[in-house]
Amino acid sequence: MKEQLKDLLNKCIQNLISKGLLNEMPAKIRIDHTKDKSHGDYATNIALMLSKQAKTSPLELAKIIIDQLEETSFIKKTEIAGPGFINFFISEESSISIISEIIDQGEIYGRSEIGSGQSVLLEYVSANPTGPLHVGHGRGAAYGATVSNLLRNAGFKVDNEYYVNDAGRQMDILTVSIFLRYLSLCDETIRFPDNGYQGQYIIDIANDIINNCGREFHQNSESIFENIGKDGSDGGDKESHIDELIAKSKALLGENFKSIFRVGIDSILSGIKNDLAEFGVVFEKWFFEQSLIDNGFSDSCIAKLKESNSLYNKDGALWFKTTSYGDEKDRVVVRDNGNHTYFASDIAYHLEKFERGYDKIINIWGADHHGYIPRVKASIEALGHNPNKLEILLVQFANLFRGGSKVQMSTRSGSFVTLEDLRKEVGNDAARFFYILRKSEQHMDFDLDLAKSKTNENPVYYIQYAHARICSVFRQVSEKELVFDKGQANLSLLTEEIEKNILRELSRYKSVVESSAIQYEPHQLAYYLRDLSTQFHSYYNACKFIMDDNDLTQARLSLIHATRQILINGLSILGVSAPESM
RNA sequence: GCGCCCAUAGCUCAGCUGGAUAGAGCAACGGCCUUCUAAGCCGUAGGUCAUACGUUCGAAUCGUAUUGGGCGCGCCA
Repeated sequence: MKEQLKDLLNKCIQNLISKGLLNEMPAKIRIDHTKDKSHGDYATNIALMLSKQAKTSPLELAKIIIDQLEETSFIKKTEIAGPGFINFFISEESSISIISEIIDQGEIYGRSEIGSGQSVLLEYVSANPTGPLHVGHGRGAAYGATVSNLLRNAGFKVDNEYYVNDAGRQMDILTVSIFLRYLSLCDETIRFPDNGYQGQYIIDIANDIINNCGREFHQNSESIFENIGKDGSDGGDKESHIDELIAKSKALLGENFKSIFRVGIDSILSGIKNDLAEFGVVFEKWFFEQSLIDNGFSDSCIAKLKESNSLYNKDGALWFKTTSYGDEKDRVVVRDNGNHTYFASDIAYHLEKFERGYDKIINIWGADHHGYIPRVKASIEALGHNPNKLEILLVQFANLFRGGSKVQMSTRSGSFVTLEDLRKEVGNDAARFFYILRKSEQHMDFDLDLAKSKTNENPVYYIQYAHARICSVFRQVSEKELVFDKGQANLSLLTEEIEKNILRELSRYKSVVESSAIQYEPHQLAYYLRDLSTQFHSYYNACKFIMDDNDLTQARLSLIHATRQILINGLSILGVSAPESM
């Protein structure tokens, strides 16, 4: 419908151009669904946009445009309003046709080809595999998965990817943490380091090792802590304390250090995978940082940067001149101890992504990483790729609220709320929905009590309830041995005000889903579904659907059947279920 | 100190990339179940869009400044 209007206006403007009244086409003709139905169904600001170049008042120009418009059957009337808007009123037959369109296309309805098959690499979550996912990761997961669904719905070919930081010091700290917990379980007296991973999950992993391998990795407490400096809380330096423990453990364990690491990361990663899968978040690919090192990609990447004269030595370290590409300061890629920085791996990873040939590369990051953007874009440019092909979407943290007060969390002490806890407490549907209900770059207060409540306060249930109610009506239909004759109804019987409102709402779905996708804003769809549900609930309370008048019954059933389809399609994009009864 | 993000009803937030009289939900108040699920509906009240200038036919939306909040500024990841 919108497209038809657009074509019509396009023709009209071309006509005016050829008559010399206008000299050029505006960059974009804007046709919107009206906010207020007294303004018709669609409105355009075209006369306002063009009045300057036409050298007439917007009102005059609007009149000229309307006179010039071709006659069509789908427009009932046009009018000029306000400062020069042109309002279009769609004919009844046309606005009703949306119902059969939806019913015919079913779950396909609303898909579009605006992505025209472009390939997209979407990377998100990518939490370090040092522990279970917490509620902050949950927001990135829900957001990423929904953006992925939206893009696919819009005709993009999307690959979801999780980048696993399985290399570097953090992994050594993880391994030592497990090892020390293991020794504790072997009845050794261990002073657990300040910088170790404190969580219970570490002890669980250590326990698994005991169960599977017994005391195979056992070492005396004395041999571990021999010649190790004091820990931070004992007046020493906690960083060098843990580094010395790492070195000592590696020396004592030899190859077994790797075995413990393997058990640890496998356990944590499979936990993460499980967690995400239960949350409806599925990745096509898990990309391991270590693979970039093993296959030499990381090294060759640094060599390439050297060739492009982007690197220099200072203070024993190797620096990347990111300031040449707009960064605030230069960054180290290889430390004076010879180790690559996290940044070095990331340069390699992004280069690798670009070389895979995607049309679009999207990263979803926690907003606290925003300062990192310029240096990553710098590296892409230095390596000869177009940094604009990479889009970085930022997600703000979520604060949990329970009983009106903020739930305190701290990663270091291990007292964080895990994603799994949250899912168990409020359910996957509510969690998915609440996470995307807010604009991603907006700080979010996640109200646990609200998400859990099974009342009208909770928008998830509100929408699901609308769907369940429609299903219930159709159960009544079959119990009464009536037949719903899809597509045979006389839809012109839908004359109630509320029915027209629902038709208007249904006709918006396509553009909402498209705009939601293009702008990476799932909340638009969530709000739409709530609005549609509101309309339906009003309808439910105002009108009977099953009546003696079979013709009217059929017409109304058609309308709510289409409504149900839209609820299903929309909820499925959001990753929320549409239960048939509640 | 520098950079990025944010400020809209008592609370939590939308506001469709500059459009028509700024909207929801919750909380408050008043109504609606012998009727397809009351996890629902109908109504009332609630605002100087942080503040001040500016850009133009037109600003919550764009620009500048100020105030107030979040985050970032490691040879950490």
